[in-house]
Formats: sequence, structure tokens, C-alpha cells
Amino acid sequence: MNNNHTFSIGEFSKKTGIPIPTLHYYDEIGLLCPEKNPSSGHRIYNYQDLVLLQKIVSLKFLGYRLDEITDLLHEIHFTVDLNESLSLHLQALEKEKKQIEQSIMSINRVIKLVEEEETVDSNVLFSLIHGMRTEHIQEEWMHRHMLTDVVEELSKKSEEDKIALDKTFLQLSKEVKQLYGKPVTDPQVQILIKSYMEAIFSFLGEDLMIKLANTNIEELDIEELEKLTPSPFTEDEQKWLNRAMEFCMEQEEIKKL
Amino acid sequence: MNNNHTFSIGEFSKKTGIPIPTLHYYDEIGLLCPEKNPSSGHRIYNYQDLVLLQKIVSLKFLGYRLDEITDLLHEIHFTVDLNESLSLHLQALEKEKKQIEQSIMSINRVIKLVEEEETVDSNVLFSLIHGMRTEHIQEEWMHRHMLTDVVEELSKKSEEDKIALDKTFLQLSKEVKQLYGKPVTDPQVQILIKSYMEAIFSFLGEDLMIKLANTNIEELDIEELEKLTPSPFTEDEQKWLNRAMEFCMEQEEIKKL
DNA sequence: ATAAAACCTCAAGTAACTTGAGGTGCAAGC
DNA sequence: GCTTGCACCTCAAGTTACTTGAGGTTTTAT
Repeated sequence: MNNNHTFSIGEFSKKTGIPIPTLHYYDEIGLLCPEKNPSSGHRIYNYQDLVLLQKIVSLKFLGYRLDEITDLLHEIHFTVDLNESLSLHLQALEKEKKQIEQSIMSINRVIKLVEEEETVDSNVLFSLIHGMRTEHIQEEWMHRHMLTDVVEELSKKSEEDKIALDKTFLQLSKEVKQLYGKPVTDPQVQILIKSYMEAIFSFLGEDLMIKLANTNIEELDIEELEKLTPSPFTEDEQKWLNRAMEFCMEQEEIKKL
Repeated sequence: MNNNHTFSIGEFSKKTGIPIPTLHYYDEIGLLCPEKNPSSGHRIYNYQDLVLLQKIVSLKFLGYRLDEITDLLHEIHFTVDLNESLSLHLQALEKEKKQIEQSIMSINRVIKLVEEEETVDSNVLFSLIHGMRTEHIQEEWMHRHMLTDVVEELSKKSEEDKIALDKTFLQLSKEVKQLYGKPVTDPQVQILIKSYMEAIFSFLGEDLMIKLANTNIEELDIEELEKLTPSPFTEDEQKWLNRAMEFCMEQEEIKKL
């Protein structure tokens, strides 16, 4: 309330928490120009400047850019016009928030993974991160292919479930790289494949697996899906893995009969 | 899986969604340097480049800066070291998220307010925004003064309650500016003050009000609190308001007796 | 052959500061 | 009265991750 008190830039900076260089900058761009001692050139801030700076910080807090703030500061009243621009800011912030939330979740998953594995092949890790990053695009892809119930089922999964699947996948890729070269009929290979498929089975549930298996997806879109989920395997490893999985499924069919 | 396919920069850009100028830039800073046709100088991207770019985008997604990415790309395995830096990123992201959430809430409150009022005095609005922005500092201040239960009570309040209080405050300040100058004993003034105090009463609850009233706060800290919550009134208006409130409370005391 | 599309380089702009070099103003201690 | 040191000054350049633009070359389609 001591309206006619003045401050040096250092005092003002301490009072407001805004660094001196920033105050210099605000002066330079004409946002907050205090008086100046004509002889020394030192800036002299007063109570008005304090109020003004508080407005500036408030508008920054709402998400406005400095040039917009320069304009807004001259308005004495705020009307419904303000709401339009506020709504825009709101949308941008919501989007930003979503992205951050996704990143946070992904980092958590990666941390858990690396924590328990000590060392992770970077290709595998990137493949997983890529999957997390494009989760929403994958969902959109599934929606396009009438797999809405798959999406719903997946969204019900907890973070723990996802981390568990991450681990399974990591385990699989490690063992694939070890066993690669052995014949696909090798019992060790078949055990691996079976346990992997079971893990996916229990994650998705039988209904969805059948639905997925029965869904015809055209060549072109397979390519698109591949773009979405890059494999951590080399081309040869992938081929070998596919053969092994086919063989495994054949065996299961035989057993059933 | 067509490992030996190559792409022009345009094709590569379409395939990956990364704009051409950005690819130029990544080349320039040595992050992703494709082959070049020696005669024309045109860039030739291949499958390896695609994989590399996916890694780059993934690391960006986790929050790394481009120079950090340049280093990380050379690592073949990720170990627990990675987790340290991931945890750091996580913290930064959480902080960012909190700030965004606060801004979102504040914008919502401001939108609601302006929506229903059509036009709002900018001083009042800034005073409110300032309050929202420094809510957590205010809480910290109250904690320091053993007002922990006040903090708890406040945090229970819904957004609607807060918006309602915003409105009351807005109404008050409008009327203060209209009635200012009249004697504090004027019935119109007294009605205003009483309704305002009742609003605060019902917001905080009687227990807390009494606790607040009984709390002795030293001069120095009052100043600190004032810094936190700037008044939308002029010094004179504030004095007048204080006198009016004192008179009102005296009247209440008399009634009780 | 020619026109349009795609590509190239190099330079400068963006936002909101931050950092640094080199110099002035002022109060206190000797 | 001089020096030391601190707070302040200006002006320039650096930061991050791009984006925009000018002006020129290459490729592709007709």
C-alpha cells in the first residue's frame, strides 16, 4: 500500500522473483518500461510497475505470448471476446497436457523395464517406445478396421498389464535372438513360441484373438500397420519367427483333432 | 521389409510425417545424414534412415533434446544409467503437467466468469487470476501459519464452489466501486457488506472463520500476504471497505447481545 | 521442348529469454 | 582521495528446434 515507494532493478527483481535480465528484456521490447534516472541511466520501478508486472505474469500464466500481452494490457475491460481466445488457449493446453501424460506413462513403462532387466537391447526398447508413442494411431487404425471392441478391451488394461506385456515381448525378442538359426521344429523354440502366444492370448482374451485372426486386412494396410509398429528383428529373424509361429499353430490344430 | 528401397526427401517426408525443412535441419546438425546423389546433390534416404528417424522421434517423445539424442543414438544397449536421466525427465514432465493443469483450471474459471458477466473490470479479473496463480503459494503460507485445516478445507471445495466465490467477489468489487463515497453506515452499503461476509462464511464454514479471526499474524507477514493477493481496489477504496466491514461486525455483535 | 514440380543452398526469422564482454555509478573502508 | 566491490548499464551474440524465403538447379510429365 506504500504507493509512492520506488525500487532499484535489483530490489524489484527480488520482490517479484523475475530475473534482472528478463526485466531488461521486458523494457527492451516495450512491455514494462520503468522510469530512468536521466544521469545514471538506472531504472526506477514504482508501485504501478509492480501492478503491471503482476498483470503480465498473470497473462503469461494463462498462456498468452508477450506480444499479445502488450496489446491486452491496454484493455480496461475484458469482454466475451476474451473468451474466444481463452478457449483457444484452453484447447492448446489440453492437447499439450495429453501429450505430456502419454510421455509420462511411456517413461514409466520404460523405467520399469530397464530397472528389472539391467540392460536392454536398444532396438527392442525403441520398438516398444515406438509402440507406446503411436498407441493412439494404432487405435485409430483399429477403429478404421471395425475392431472397435479390441480398442475398448485394450483401453481397459491397466498400466501393470501393459508393463507385463512389455516384459514378455522383451523376453521373447531376447530369446529369438538367441535361438535364431535353430530349426523351427526344435522343442526349445516351440516352448518359447507357445509361451509367447499364450501371453498374448491371456492379455487379449480368446474372443478378441479369434476376431483378429478372422479379420481380413488388405496388403496395403498391412504395410501401413508395419509402419506403425516397426519390428526389432532383422528381416531374416522375422521370417524365422513367422515360420515358427505357423508351425506352432499347426501343432495346436493337430492336437485338437 | 523392402530393405533396399530408397526414397527421395519428399517421399521420406510423406512416409514419416516429418516436414522436409526439418529433415534438412536434421541433416545440417548431423543427426540424420542420408546419402546424396553426388551430381545433383539430392538426398537419398534408405531403410536404415527410416529406422534411425524412428529412434530420433521416439527419444524426442521421451523428452530428450536433439543434442542428447545425437549421443544416445550411438548406444547399442540401454542400462540403468538411462533410468536416471529418464527419472529426471519424468520429474520435469510432472512439473510441467501440474502447471498446465493449473492454467487449465484458471482459464475455465475466468471463462465462466466472463461468460456470465459480459464485461469485467480488468483490475478485478487480474486480482482473481493472481489469486488462482498463487494458490499453491498461499497454501504454503497457511501451512507455515499452522492453518493446515484451512488448507484441507479449501482443497475439498469443488471448482463450482470456487467459481461461485469468484462471482461473489466480482459482484462485491463492482458494487464497492459504485457505492464508494457513501457513509459506511448507509443501509445499502451494510446490505452489501453483510451479503459478502455471509458468502465467505458459507464458503469457509464457521469453524474456520473463527480460527482465522483468532489467528494472530505479525505485521511483516501481512505484507507478505498482501504481495500474494493484490487488491483490485485503490488504497482509499480499501480503507473505506475495511471501515464498512468493521461497522458491520460491530452491528452484529450488538444484535447478539 | 517446355513447363511444373521437386529439390538444392544459404540466410534470416521466431520466442523468450540467457550469457557475456566491457564499461559506469556509488558507497564504504583505508 | 583512492581503491575495492557491488549493482547497474548497454550492446551483441547464443540458445532450441525449427520455419520461411529467396534464388537457383534437377527431374519429371506432357
